Amino acid sequence: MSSFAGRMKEYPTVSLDRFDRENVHARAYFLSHCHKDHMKGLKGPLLKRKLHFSRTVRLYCSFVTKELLLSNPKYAFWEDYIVPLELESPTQISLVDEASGEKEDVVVTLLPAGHCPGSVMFLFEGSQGNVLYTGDFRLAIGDASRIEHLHSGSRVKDIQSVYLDSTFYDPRFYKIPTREVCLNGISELVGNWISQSSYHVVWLNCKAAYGYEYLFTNLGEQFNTQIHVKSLAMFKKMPEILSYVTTDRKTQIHACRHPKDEEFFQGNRLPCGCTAPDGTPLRIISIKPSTMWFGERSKKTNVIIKTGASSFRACFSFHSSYSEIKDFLSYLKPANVYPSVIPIGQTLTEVTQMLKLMCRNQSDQAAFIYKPLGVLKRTRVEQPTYDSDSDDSLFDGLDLVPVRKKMPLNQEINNVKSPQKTALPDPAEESLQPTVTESQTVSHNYLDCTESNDEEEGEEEEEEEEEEGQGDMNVKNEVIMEAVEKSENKCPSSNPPKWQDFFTTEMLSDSQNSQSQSCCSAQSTSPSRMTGSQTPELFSDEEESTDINENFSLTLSASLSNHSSQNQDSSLPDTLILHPEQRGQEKEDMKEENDQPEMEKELSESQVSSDFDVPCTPESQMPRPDELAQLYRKLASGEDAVIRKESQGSV
DNA sequence: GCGATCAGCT
DNA sequence: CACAGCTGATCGC
Repeated sequence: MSSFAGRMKEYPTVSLDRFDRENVHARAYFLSHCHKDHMKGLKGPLLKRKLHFSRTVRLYCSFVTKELLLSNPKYAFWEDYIVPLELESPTQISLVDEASGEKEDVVVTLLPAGHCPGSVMFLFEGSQGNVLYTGDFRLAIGDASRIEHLHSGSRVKDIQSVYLDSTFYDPRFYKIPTREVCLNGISELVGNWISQSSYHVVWLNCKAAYGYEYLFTNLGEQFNTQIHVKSLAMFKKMPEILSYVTTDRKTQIHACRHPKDEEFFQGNRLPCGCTAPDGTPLRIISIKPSTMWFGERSKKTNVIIKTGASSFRACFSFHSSYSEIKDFLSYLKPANVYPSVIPIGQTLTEVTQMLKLMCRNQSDQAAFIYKPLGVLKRTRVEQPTYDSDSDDSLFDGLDLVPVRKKMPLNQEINNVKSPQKTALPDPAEESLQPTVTESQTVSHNYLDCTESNDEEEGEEEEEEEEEEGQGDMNVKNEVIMEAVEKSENKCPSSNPPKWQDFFTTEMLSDSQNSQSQSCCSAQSTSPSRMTGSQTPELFSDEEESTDINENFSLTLSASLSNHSSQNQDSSLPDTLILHPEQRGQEKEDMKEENDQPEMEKELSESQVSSDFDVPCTPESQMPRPDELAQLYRKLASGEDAVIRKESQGSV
């Protein structure tokens, strides 16, 4: 949870993500995203009165955040005072002291943060230097280099301070599987469950927060269904989310809530009370998205863990891991960094000291030297990407429409001047090449949703539960095993980048480490997979060569992560661990298909990512060693080594 | 009665 | 998995 007090040293007359105490005196407010811990004081009566008498104080946020905020009546009074800003559009804002008339101008740019729908980072540029407030973020390794507005020309901007989401800035959280890997794992589990019969349903035990929407949209897309949720109100102006959620309980995927939902689930009931029409008990599994992390020397990428007869935890993170934060900061090399979260057991000083190691050092302060590699990465031609404005035709027949076109949210924004449109190329010059992949289609209209009431089914089922559970799991294991076997080359979805617009992550991926990108990067799993562990000798690789059946039996992870509970989990007798990405046999297969067996030797540090084999960027080709050498020569000599793509009619 | 804060829970 | 946010108890205004 953020402990940021709301104000930045450089621009103390604005308040961000805090609206109580001293912040009531701010000249302007900024809301990075619509999570309650960033909205403290936002419905305060003091603030309400202040707004009423103010002519200049406004709340700045993204369009999506505005919608989410105003969908809660408690914040409805903000309606006349919110100024939604477009992403990546530098906007000048006058900070006026209404008492004295004193004025200061800053230029603010909203940058996609990948944390939840509408989440942004704020880049401030003004007389006190460039300052980046990250809010909460999940950016993949390499993403910073793809954010246009963190660059000036082809160089990284001189950032005075970064106010950083340090939630996972702790070496224990060294790696968190990428969004794409996690999604694939969940997809496999869901798909193989609900395809068994119409009585097999999944309950996504999501906490009540924005941030799971991309899970819903991807599962909805892949299985041609909708996800049952409690309310659609907040999404009423977001058609790309709206089309994948429903309040109709006749669906096999539920993300509904009930105050006693855990109890319900124990009694084999969904939180919404949905039952099958003929009285047949539903076969429910719960999948609880949870953050799973892996230490630096941990080898596994298990993204699904079985925690009970019908319960699973699935890896899911809203925040960047340690290594992602490290990558982000060491790329930007700010002069100062201020963590927003201090892990338990650490002090602000300790955390700041650690972070400072990634900031520029004293000699750099004097003359900040730009490294040849610290240049803005443009999209590579081999990377299918997403053009938010120009590629509608690509989606013809796929019912895929770029979000920007559909979103009424992005339309009117003229309240503020935009004096400083940067001369940088428009980020929308990228395009998405949708690939139609086979996806399971599961019909979903067989469930009866007459008001179930709790006593009907639950009680008498109790006795049977254990046996049933066992039987289910046998089936389940087989199914999942198949899933794992298939997982290598199978792409879960051919989605358009719907979710990431709501996540406001519009950066473009050119690395297999980048998962915050569109689902288009989930189209296929390239055979040019990375492998390799930094410390293979530390692990028993037995399980990698064992039959997959054994993989499902139990205890697989003996990681040396110093995070003990993770390993405890792994040793639970009924722990089931999926290995969607890594299995020795598959690696062998990969190598054969690939015909590029020794490629990992050529990889950069960030690519090697020893603990995690993440899917390669679709359609990408590993450069051959000679090509790579050529590339390095170019980079060393300062040449642009990136293959640029022709602009496709960007605006 | 309302808001702030905290413990407990998930 | 430690995120995010609910519920309920307590306290002060």
